[in-house]
Amino acid sequence: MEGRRILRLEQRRADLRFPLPDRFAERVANARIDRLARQAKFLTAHLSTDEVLVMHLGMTGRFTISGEPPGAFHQATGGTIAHDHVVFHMEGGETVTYNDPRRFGFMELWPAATFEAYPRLKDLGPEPLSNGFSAAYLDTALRGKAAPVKAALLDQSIIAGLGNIYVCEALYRAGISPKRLSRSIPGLRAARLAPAISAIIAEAIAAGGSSISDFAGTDGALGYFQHRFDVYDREGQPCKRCGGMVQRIVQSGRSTFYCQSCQR
DNA sequence: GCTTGGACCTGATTGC
DNA sequence: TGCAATCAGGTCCAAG
Repeated sequence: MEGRRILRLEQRRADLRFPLPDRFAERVANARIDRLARQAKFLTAHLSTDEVLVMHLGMTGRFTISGEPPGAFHQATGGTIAHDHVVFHMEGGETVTYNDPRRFGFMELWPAATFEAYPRLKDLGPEPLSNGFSAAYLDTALRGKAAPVKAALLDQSIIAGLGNIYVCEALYRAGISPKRLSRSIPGLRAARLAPAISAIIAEAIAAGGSSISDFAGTDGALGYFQHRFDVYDREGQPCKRCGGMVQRIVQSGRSTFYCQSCQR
């Protein structure tokens, strides 16, 4: 999409999680995508119209690409056409389709001139693979916090881009209990946790992501990281490290999987 | 100010 | 077999 024009946008419903932008199709028609980027879990397309199109997949959103010649790209299997909500008809003939059964994703347009003030991105913490993220940063960010470390790691203003699965896996890798209070992490535990977080993310990206039920690449290929989960979705199964049993608990409404024996 | 829990919505799975 | 209840990867907001 980068460097190409959106010839036409087809909007098939008024809203996703939030209402789609006013006059959406009109505002992006013939706009060139000057830069396509990602910040945390947000996708950003800087348009030649001096607006930024911000896109989020929520939990079940996906983009699929189809075009000519057939076979260059193909529609991912499993996506129901009924949930194809937005279709970008691109210069060159390809179509890029946003499909999202649960409609937890969203798209918004924001003026490029004030994009630094865009509310959903302005308070994000550093990304796990960026220079701004380190054990020293975790020390500072978690110091004095009362919330369990599991909740803190899901907080995008502390670290950007971690979701429930990777938080569970990173805490397991570091041998830290998800119930431990954040304020007890600074020091040696932060020194273990920071590299564990970075490693989990790097490995998941290298494996093509995690396919629980919905995830797939733009060509429909599934990710493989789920085959490497050490604790996530392994309730009742033996811990791969110590042989103890993997437990499932609920913390702030989300499932947490961990080993009570070797995560302290 | 920080933390938690509910809401958003549909589909797959589980249990009766 | 069919139906109802439950749960799911994220984010925001109100309430405590």
